[in-house]
Amino acid sequence: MATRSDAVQVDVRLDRTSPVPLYHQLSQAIEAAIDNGALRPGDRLENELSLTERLGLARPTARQAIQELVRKGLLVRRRGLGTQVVRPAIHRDARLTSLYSDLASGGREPDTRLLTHDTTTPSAAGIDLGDVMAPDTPLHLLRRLRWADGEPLAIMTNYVPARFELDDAALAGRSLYDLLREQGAQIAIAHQTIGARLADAEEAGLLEQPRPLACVTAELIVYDDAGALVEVGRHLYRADRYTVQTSLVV
Amino acid sequence: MATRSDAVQVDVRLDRTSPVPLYHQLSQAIEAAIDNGALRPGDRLENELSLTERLGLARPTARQAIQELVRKGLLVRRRGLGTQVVRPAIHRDARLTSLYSDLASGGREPDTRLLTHDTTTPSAAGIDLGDVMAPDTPLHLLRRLRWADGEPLAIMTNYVPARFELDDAALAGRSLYDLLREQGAQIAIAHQTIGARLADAEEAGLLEQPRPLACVTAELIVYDDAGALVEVGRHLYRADRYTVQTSLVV
DNA sequence: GAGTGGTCTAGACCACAAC
DNA sequence: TTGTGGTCTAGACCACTCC
Repeated sequence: MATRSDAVQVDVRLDRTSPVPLYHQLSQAIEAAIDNGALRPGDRLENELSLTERLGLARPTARQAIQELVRKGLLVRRRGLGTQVVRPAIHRDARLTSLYSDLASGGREPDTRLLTHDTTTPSAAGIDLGDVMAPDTPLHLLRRLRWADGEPLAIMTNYVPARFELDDAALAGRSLYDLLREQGAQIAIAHQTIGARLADAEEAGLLEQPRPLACVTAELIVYDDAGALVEVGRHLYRADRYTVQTSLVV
Repeated sequence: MATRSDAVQVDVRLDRTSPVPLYHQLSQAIEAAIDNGALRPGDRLENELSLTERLGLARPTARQAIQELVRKGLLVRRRGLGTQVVRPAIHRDARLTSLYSDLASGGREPDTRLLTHDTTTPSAAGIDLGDVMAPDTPLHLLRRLRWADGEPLAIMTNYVPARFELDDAALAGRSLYDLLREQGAQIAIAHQTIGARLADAEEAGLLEQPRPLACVTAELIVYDDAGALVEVGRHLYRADRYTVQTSLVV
């Protein structure tokens, strides 16, 4: 009966008056237990039925919490076996800027210098946006240099449809995404392609690095919730300061 | 009543005798509709209630199908507004090898040549595996060269715990993951860090490319379902043949 | 046979957006 | 007010793994 003896019960306190969904409160509690060592790699999590009885939840709610952590790569489930912790804890490396930084940290960018601001078109810029935008649609072409910790970190090239108004003065003080949001862009989804290439002489100069210099490239295509293009970004990062982390569940 | 007039009904045929879950049959049908142009970017999807009535499904089942496509970056949902298509279709670029290739295509690797096979330890190899493995645990050290389409594509360095038996003859003919699976490794999850660096002279020679050469680096840490280490891979890819794609929902 | 996760149903109430 | 997605309940039956 009940759970097999080696399963670990997580200390969970749910607040049903909170606006935070119950499944998210639960997944955060489990994640915290993994973080602080109460649950260690290889440990078995209490099974769903026991968990739901103990916490007074319906099973789909508990499943949703666990599923969130499976997708994040912290847990693994096997039918007939149970749910286990696979990852020790999240390594937060100060050197690393995550995928998110370009969008999520938009609120207060460390320091961004506007290099140039011109007008172009997708065909002139060599961008193929087939279904989303005609090749002769006018675009802003921005080149910016991002600094962090007193060092140049990345050269960011942004293409933004001309229906947005981008004022150089505003660009200096505010993040690009703030400006776009203000003008009604409901940013919904970004597709990113990560690769590598050598920096040319000008780029290495801007990044204040000797050549030859290997850089991480990221091409970002950002759409709003109507599927309209908000931005194409082509960014060049110093490889010693930027990596991308992903998890893959088999 | 019913749906707002501009919503698109997808042609779906569900097979309740199939072992494929209903939610997955539905999500595949919607994805196919996006692929073949029946649903275009900006189109609104039929709402959940209408969809569930029409198909005779419960709402959570339809939600699960739609959620799958939201995570894949094809759809966006907004409360009070509806569900919309954001992405034209998935660009399948032959040049691109996805994140998955290292694990999923393990069945039939195009061609992999074993360069060296030695023994080392985490501390000697400069790998820190803190909780998962003591620094003096013996490891296989493999260096392999992967070919595709008659060209060298990647240099793969693998560290595998000595508890696995890796026979050079078997390694030549079989994929590494096949061998590990055969010996009981239930591969569960991989964490990957993508970056870039310059290839050294030997590496450029193996890849048959002139220097300086910028390469994509991928460090893979693979765990089994008990949280035990199965493999650490440090791979160096030709940047002109390898990129990584991810999506980011805001 | 017992324990476990995987799928599915049939509802309920709420929060947000548009009219 | 109406349509929409977001959350949650309380069950059901099935498939897989281990004993």
